[in-house]
Amino acid sequence: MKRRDLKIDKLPTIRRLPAYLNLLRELSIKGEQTVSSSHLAERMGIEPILVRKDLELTRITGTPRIGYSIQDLIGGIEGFLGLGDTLDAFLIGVGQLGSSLLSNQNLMNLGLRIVAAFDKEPQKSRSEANGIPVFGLERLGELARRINVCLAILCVQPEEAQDVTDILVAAGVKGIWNFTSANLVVPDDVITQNEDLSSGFAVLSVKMTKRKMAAH
Amino acid sequence: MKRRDLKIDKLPTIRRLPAYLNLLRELSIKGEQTVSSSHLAERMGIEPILVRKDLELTRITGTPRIGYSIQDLIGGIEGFLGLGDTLDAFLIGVGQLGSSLLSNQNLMNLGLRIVAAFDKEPQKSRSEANGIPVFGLERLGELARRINVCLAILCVQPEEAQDVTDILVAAGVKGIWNFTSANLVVPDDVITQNEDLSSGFAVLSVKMTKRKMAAH
DNA sequence: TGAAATTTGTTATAATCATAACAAATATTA
DNA sequence: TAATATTTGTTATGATTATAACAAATTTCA
Repeated sequence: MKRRDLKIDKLPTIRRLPAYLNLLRELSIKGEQTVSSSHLAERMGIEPILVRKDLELTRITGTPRIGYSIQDLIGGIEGFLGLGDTLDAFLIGVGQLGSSLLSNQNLMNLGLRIVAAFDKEPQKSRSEANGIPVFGLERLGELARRINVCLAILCVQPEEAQDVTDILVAAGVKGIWNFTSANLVVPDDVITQNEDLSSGFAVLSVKMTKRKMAAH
Repeated sequence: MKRRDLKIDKLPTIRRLPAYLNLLRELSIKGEQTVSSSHLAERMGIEPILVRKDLELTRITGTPRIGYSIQDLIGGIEGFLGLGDTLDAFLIGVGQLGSSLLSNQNLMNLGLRIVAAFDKEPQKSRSEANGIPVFGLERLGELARRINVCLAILCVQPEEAQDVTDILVAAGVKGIWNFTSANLVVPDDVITQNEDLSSGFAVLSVKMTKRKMAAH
């Protein structure tokens, strides 16, 4: 039988939702009450029809000639993304990338709360700045069982990634946000999300060479 | 008239190519000569048919019953991605995220070479570790004109993003890899690639809540 | 040497995503 | 109050991406 792998459609829409949320909060702070799909589209660099389709997913409905209620949209997107209740996470690997995530305001705005970090050399990492404690990697299993987070953020070296993953899975972690280039093997009930900077660079590189060609 | 915006198709394939490359280089180091689509698929967590379709894009052809020559594939992917000749870039904003990019080995492997970095407070950033000089932001325009890089990596605060972009564009930069949450306005002949961690988190969050629902 | 097994590559189909066209709804204005 | 303008939401279409089915090719082994 095929691996039951939880198809989620409208993935491109889901990817755009945080950007909408960001924009809407900005507008809200400015005191705006409503916004039209064409305005959002303009700010996002996409077509108004795509905005309307995206917002449809949140079940928030606008009013003709006026647009959408910004507050409703914010609530709708937050609800859809499952924010509201914050998501507690461990971060493993406090290198430069790890540190940058520890202090990423955007992620906090989306309800991510990193409650503890782990590193092979905890004394080397300077994390007090964010008020998040950094433990030695050897304490990961124990603390994961005790604190019972369901999400882990993986920023270790690719060679260490699978070992750390196994510890996390054994401790009951259900989601792994994987910033390493390793392809993790996990049981069916654990979700992994791979974040890969290389792929973005590849797209940019291809676009630039294609553009150069077009210009002769 | 509609903005001429350089459609590139097979974008999902292009996004996967760096991962193939990574894997193939690994296999090559291990002394392997050939590889089958099913083996690559297994390692990447996708279907063999998708691998064959992806590799088709590189114009490298395999041999039945044997598979693909690993060396050929590596060359083919590198060629397709326009690597081989390294791409020189400026990095602007040497915060934690910026620093982590400065030392990202994966990106170097893809031919990215950051030749200079810029920051509002250059003395604060510790970059000698990577041997890349960090200049004050006020020198950006001058050096961009002199050194003539075509790519810039943007890691500044979102509020500063557009100003820095304008300087870069005026200096002739043709591609901007945007790690800020700002939506940049650029002329038609400049390409931007937005990198957005929030979107990955949104996908993960939705998948996890959906999974939790499914489990009651 | 010939049959079998396995893997590629092609052609066909299905699924997903983006865009278009237009009707319905509602505020604005004469 | 009625006409107008504008914006949403729906239904239809097109484009892109993923998957399936199978024929062609090539090694292996009897």
